[in-house]
Amino acid sequence: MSVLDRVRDSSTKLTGAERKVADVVIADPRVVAFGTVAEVAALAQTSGPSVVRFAAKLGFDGFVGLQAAVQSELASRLAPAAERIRERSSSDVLGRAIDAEVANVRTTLADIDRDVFQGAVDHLADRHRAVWVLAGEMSDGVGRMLALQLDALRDGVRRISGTPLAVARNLAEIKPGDVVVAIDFRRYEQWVVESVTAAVQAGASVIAITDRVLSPLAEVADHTFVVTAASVSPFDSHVGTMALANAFVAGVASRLRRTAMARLDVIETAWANALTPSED
Amino acid sequence: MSVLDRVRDSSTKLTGAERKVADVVIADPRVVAFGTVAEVAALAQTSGPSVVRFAAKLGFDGFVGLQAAVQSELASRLAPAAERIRERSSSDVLGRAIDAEVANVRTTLADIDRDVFQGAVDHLADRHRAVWVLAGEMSDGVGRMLALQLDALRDGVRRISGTPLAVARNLAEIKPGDVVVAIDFRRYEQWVVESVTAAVQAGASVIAITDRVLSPLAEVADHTFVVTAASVSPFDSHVGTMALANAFVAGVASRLRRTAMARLDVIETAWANALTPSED
DNA sequence: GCACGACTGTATTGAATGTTCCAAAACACG
DNA sequence: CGTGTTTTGGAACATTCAATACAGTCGTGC
Repeated sequence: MSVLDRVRDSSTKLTGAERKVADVVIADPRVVAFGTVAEVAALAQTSGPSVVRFAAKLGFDGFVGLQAAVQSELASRLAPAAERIRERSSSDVLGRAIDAEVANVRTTLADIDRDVFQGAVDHLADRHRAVWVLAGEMSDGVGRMLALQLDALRDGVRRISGTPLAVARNLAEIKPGDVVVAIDFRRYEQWVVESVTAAVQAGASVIAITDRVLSPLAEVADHTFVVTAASVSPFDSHVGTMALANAFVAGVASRLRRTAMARLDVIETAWANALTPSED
Repeated sequence: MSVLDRVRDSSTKLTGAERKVADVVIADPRVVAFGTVAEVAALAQTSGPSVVRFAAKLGFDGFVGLQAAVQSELASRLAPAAERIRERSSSDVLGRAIDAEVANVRTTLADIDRDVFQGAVDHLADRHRAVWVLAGEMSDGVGRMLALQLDALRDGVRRISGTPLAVARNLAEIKPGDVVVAIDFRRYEQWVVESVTAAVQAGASVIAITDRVLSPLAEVADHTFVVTAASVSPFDSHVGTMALANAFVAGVASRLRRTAMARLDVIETAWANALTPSED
């Protein structure tokens, strides 16, 4: 039974001063976990005895009892990821997946340099530059989603894929100043690296999304983003990649707020009218 | 300057007993934050004074100084999500993205009933059932990735997409007992819902991945998974969906360990030999 | 082999802090 | 307006716990 539950149960029986204590405890449990009776009382603008009476009314053995309960609730949230993974039985796929994927999102986004991110968003939001999205087979899904969403926000977004001939045809259209978003992992597919090199020679600037700083993509890229892809399955996780792609879209959307919203409205109404099978 | 940094700096000057304390402090800071000198000493299998001397050697004003430092480090990690979001400036896209996407992964995977998950994995790992993956336009990327990875683990995985004619042709092939994984969000595309209904009538069992329990997909599905898709951008986030898809793949992989690994090896060597452009 | 120094733990002390008691204030009701 | 009840906070009290003094032990160098 959580502290919050106990507060809810006893909420009708609480007096004015006790209620003020409850508010403080709920608003920021850290004060109870780390602080003293006096500190809680000060924050609640009441006195020590009221804090103790509050704890007793919830059924705890004084303030120390309440404090222990709050501490153990917070402690579980603080368990280091590594330890939690060890605690999980090897059959608990879901539990280990939570830890792994949360870590993927965290480290992928937290390790990003704000300036590099801003630079990439600036390029993607620049309507004078065409955007080309280029993804290896394994990351193709994320590439499609990124292209789809960017395309909804601005003109001139294209995805490069298909037969070598189709790829070559697309590459020929790249103009100086264009932006190429290249996504590729682990096994760097030849054609991705070759295409990016060709794009650079055509004067494009490259945003590389990859899994290692030393990837061949990173060498030619203007902006490099390293994704953490730890996984419980035999394949790389693209949860971090997806989170990064979303962040790009969010950045571009906020940059192009006015025009993008108008575009989205148009698309929205089109959706509402015709709900037909999508073309591939 | 973090506690960890101080430990590293002073690590050469630490005595045996102090080092044992350091190990405990680093392995689980919660003991210091919530506990007492005696508790830390017990865990480190040493005595109180050694703990106090350790704190002093790091430059803190006794154990209370160390404790305060550890507490404030943990406190920042514990800041309630709502508060952290408020703390972020509205321009800090990355910061808000971390909070939002981590929450998406957490709630999506944590809210899953273990039995329902096991049931779905059992179906997906059953080689007597063909698997059909069916995704709306917005979630198409995740659908492709799921199909691609499942296909690497087992036979009989197909993706349904394309023109109404192609979809109809695929639907005709569905046999009783087959599994249909349907992904769709918010705007339920007519053709997805219709296709799923048709599949059910053909005797297929359905795994629905959607954003609300009340979705039309959920009504006909045998296993329903609700994804949290909060986003900083104007579009739904599919980070949670992707995490869920990964979890499925991981579940199937561990279920088919023996045969799946052999398949993967074959694919692996094929990759190494021929790195040619992928077909769309 | 002995003396010195560094290290470590036990016992003690004193400060910080939770708890309880009680008187005053606020409130409700006749 | 007055009386009984509830609520509240100040102050005394009890307890926990960090800090320190000190003695024992181990290792080291002469």
